[in-house]
Amino acid sequence: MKYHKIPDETVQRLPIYLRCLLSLSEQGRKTIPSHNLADFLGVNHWQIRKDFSYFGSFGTPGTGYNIEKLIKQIRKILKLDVVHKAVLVGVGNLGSAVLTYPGFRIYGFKIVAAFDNDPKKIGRKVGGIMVEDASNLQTLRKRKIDLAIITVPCEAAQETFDALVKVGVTGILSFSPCHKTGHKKPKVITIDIAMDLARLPYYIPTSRVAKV
Amino acid sequence: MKYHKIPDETVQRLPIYLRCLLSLSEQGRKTIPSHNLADFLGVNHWQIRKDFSYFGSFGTPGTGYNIEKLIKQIRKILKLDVVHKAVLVGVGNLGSAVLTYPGFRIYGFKIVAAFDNDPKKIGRKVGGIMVEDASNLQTLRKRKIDLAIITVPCEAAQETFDALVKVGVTGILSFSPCHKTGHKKPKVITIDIAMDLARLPYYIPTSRVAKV
DNA sequence: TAATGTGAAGCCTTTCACAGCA
DNA sequence: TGCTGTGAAAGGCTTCACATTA
Repeated sequence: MKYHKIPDETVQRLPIYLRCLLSLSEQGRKTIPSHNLADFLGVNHWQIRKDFSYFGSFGTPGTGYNIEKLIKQIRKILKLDVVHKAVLVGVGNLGSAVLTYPGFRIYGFKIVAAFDNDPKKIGRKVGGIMVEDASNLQTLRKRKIDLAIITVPCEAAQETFDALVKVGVTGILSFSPCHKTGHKKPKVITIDIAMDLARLPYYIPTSRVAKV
Repeated sequence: MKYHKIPDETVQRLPIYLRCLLSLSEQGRKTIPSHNLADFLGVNHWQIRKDFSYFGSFGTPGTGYNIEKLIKQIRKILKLDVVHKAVLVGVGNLGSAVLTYPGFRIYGFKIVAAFDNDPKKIGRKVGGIMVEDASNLQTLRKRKIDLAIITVPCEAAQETFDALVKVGVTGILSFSPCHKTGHKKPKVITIDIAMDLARLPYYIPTSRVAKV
């Protein structure tokens, strides 16, 4: 195997592979051939082999890939081989949904703090996490938290964003498209539900679209 | 202008352009040069000009692009020039957040129905929408709804998915990665919050990551 | 034999440079 | 002069074919 830069598109696919491999591993499977994995994920088998080939040789011709080895390697590449502590700001409906979402565990994430500015919510527990006063965000600096999830309303997004950057958060998952990421410091991934929905109609045959 | 197939990557960017242009239009701006729009969005100005050039000539050399014309054209391409009726299934925290999310309006979406199987929720209004009994999903067929949003727990995802396909929904935005899209009929966009978060650490310098 | 790993071809997207226009 | 629109070059990803290995 030679050293390659792993293409960004491949990195984007790794979490998908990881999820599938973890599930297979739970079912007790030890190996899986690429075409089989491809069927599960609805992609081509040569795509999968190519992707894996960028970071090593884990397969045995005639048998397939060693699931455990692959999981370990993908975790390492994605830096998911350590536990990441995350904070959530904005405990509304969306924030509560995120706090109670069970899917983070498999990737090694742990939400360790939640903030809101609503006195009715401060002090209450949501998903096992105590909601703290948003004006105390600066206490985060000592707590070695590297990730943040922003689920505040649009108006509060910029302020929250700036505050999080200030306390040294380096990765942000934001559900609000309403902030400028001016400082280039943290890596930001924005999820805009409406925008994702906006991509759908393009791919739908027009015949069924209701004219109004 | 010649006819081009619009590249998929360009289509993916159109909703982003649209959001920005709508905001500019609201502020009363009539035109904007590409480098200016590029600054807003953090992309290159030639990328924007290239993207726009695929579907027409809306710019005036020395002045910039006509915002209204551009909005109209992008809406047309994305098929957002008609009102799309959507249904939501699963009125938990996440579903409630989506129902009360104000961002859909600007793209011309209207959530017209919501379903759940929890008797405590059925009959209540969330975000102005009456929650109906999930076992009555089949009534959708007559209501000419083309889009659906799935916000049910993992276990119920497959069942919900199949039911929606059955009543003729052609586009699905799913927050649950737990269904096979076997039938190739509807276009499906899946949002997996944990997976998006899983992409973050890769881009973050390792130094700050808490070793555990 | 069955399946991996990879060089090379093909395809698509991004980037560039510049002609052309208001 | 300032900015658009676009052909062409550069770059990167996907697909393919096949040599290779357990």
